[in-house]
Amino acid sequence: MAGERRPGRPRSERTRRAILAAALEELREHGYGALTIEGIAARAGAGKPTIYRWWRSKADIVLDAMIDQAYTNIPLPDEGSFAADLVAFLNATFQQREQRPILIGLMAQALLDPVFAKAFRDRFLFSRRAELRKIVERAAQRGEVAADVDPELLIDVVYGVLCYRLMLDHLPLDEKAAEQIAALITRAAR
Amino acid sequence: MAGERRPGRPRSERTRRAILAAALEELREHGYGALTIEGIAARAGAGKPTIYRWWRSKADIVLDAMIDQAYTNIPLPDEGSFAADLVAFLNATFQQREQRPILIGLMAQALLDPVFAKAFRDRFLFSRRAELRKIVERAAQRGEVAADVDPELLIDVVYGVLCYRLMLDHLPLDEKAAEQIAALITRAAR
Amino acid sequence: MAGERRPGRPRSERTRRAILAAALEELREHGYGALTIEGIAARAGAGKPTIYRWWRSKADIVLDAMIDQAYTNIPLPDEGSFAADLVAFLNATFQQREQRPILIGLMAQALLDPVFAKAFRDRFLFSRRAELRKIVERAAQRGEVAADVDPELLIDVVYGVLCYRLMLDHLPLDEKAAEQIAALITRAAR
Amino acid sequence: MAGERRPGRPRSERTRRAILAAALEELREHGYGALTIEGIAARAGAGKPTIYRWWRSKADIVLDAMIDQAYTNIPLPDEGSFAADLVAFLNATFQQREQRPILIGLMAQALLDPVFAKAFRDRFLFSRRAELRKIVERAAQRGEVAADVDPELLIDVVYGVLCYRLMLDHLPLDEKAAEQIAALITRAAR
DNA sequence: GGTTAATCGAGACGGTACGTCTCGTCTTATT
DNA sequence: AATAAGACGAGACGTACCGTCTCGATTAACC
Repeated sequence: MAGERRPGRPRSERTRRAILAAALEELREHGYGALTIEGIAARAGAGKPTIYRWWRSKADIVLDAMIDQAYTNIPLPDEGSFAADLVAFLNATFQQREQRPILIGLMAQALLDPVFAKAFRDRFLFSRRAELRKIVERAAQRGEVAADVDPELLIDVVYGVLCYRLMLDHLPLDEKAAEQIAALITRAAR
Repeated sequence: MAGERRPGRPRSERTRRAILAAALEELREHGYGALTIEGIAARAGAGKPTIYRWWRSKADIVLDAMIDQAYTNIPLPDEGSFAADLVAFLNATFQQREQRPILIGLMAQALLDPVFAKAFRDRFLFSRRAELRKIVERAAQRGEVAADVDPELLIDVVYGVLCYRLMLDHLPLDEKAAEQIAALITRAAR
Repeated sequence: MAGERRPGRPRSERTRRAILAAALEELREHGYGALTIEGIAARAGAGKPTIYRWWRSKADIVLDAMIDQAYTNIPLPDEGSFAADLVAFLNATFQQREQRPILIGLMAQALLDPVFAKAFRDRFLFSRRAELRKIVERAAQRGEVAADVDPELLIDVVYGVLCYRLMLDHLPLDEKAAEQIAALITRAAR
Repeated sequence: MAGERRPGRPRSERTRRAILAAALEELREHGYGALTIEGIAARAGAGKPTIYRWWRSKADIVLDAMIDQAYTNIPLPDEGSFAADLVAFLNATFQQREQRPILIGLMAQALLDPVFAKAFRDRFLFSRRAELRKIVERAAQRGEVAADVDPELLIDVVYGVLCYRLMLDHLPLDEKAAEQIAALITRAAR
């Protein structure tokens, strides 16, 4: 049964939310690199053991916090063509400005910590890939994707460029970039 | 004149090398996340202030150490076609196994620290991009790259996929991947 | 109420004692000049922050440790005369051999650090002066101290000679010295 | 022979003086506790090895610097009586305000370092004691000192009170103190 | 309505590494 | 041979967080 209750005082939903909110605020103000469990606990008015009881690391907290935000999902209306769908998707993704510092922190953590990398993949990135996969599948039904093209590789290319530019910051991720990337992908899919 | 000598005891080249070597050994044994300046100093038989005199952070040390290694340059013999050149380049890149943990650490650091990101870009990644750019230019001379294709975007795509898979580790970077990526790039370049 | 409890884990009395004991042992073995907070922490099996949480400097630790020792109080039985009382007091003081290196360290620190000097005065030296003051008052009741003699100056003289000889070590602080000093003081008090 | 010349560049008197002056200036500005060899060298425009070649420690430098100053000698005109001589001597001593921080530092060092204590005694304090001894001897010739009074103890008492009050700073060293101390000493000497 | 048990806050604890400071020694070229 | 300059190995400094612990207080379900 899902409704089973354990004895004792139940977990405080109020505290859980305060911790996630505090983490995001600290991140916004000081950046991911300056995040500390102590700082989060202090801002949330929570005890450190409370945090350690429920999360393994600061990355896990931030991941939870990001997933808790509803706006992570991107609507995917059919724009009529693969290229148009891609441009719409990329622009929607690029416009989530406040996610950028969060994402960068989690990417760094995933690089350093394979255990967190798995959680990051399973709980966040794979759902993002699934969105893009829908677009590719829609394009395949329209006949815009050749049979010998691996959809997973197309997805890797899109997110790869995003990831690479987030890290290097040598070229912008703007509307022009969206169109360029979309053009390249559609060309490669033919 | 560039050859002017500053007064005082000159910097010890011996110590410099010992520190870079110690950093790589520590990294190999314990991973980038467990790297400490104290550990490097101890292993190198150097004092901590000596390290701080010459490097700003452990990432700077590792970057210097990696650049010092001669084998970072990849030979680029003309394989006759864009696809063959790309496959050769990618396989040569993938085979540098021992660079992988180093690269992952530096990428994480670049994500967290914009100042280091600039150094990483200027002193390492741009020279890597230049290699790939030569291949693209060769292909353009052969007529394998359409005029309206931005070579920089092609380079971003290649390194983007590499970077993304290094981070996620959801798909391997092996010979099959090299061929798939090369096929996609050549197709997109047409 | 004084008995109120502050929230949080209470201070560990066990650790407090371990630190004070470790400080005295280190001092005994290596001398005050070679005392280090790190050494005390290591010997006590405590963390450095624990020490800094409760003490401002190594001198404060040593002062606490010395005061904690019960044997710092000197019994003052009435020997019948001012001179006899003084001789008894001085001999008792001189015989506390193991206090000497401690005292010397604290005196040095008091010279260098006015803030510590105040603590040293208020928490240790003034109680020592009070003991001697009792002897002087007893002598005054016996009529052995002239009305125009300032008892505080008499006390300063006694401790001054002690302090000066501890520093210079040009003359011993033995039974003969005790008698000489007592004779001089009684003569001066008349 | 005193006129012997050793080969090589002779010691720079200019540098020696610069170092002693720099030590006193640093001491005046930041206090003895904050004195560092590096700071002295930097201010003197000298190299650290030059300092270490000629002095064993910063205390030795300061001792040299203080002795170099001519004004350390106190004139001892005959005031006609032991008490008057003492008052004059004490007031002259008390008025050397700028010597106080120097003296305090050297006293602290002497407490911590027996090797320096010997140098301090032999090169500075014994000459001070000699001055006071002259006054006592003058008083003895006048019949103001009883035969069974040890002049050395009288000297110890005077310097002991000075030393003790310098350390504790619980009572001032002013004209009133000079008279009180002189009165006590003359009384004790009778 | 009292008991029980898990949670909460607070904060002290043993640790580790940080980045800095100063030490006393060394290695240069210069004087 | 002595100097200035300054790099070096060494090691303690005082601080920041870590992740764990011990408290008393709180909060619900259960008896």
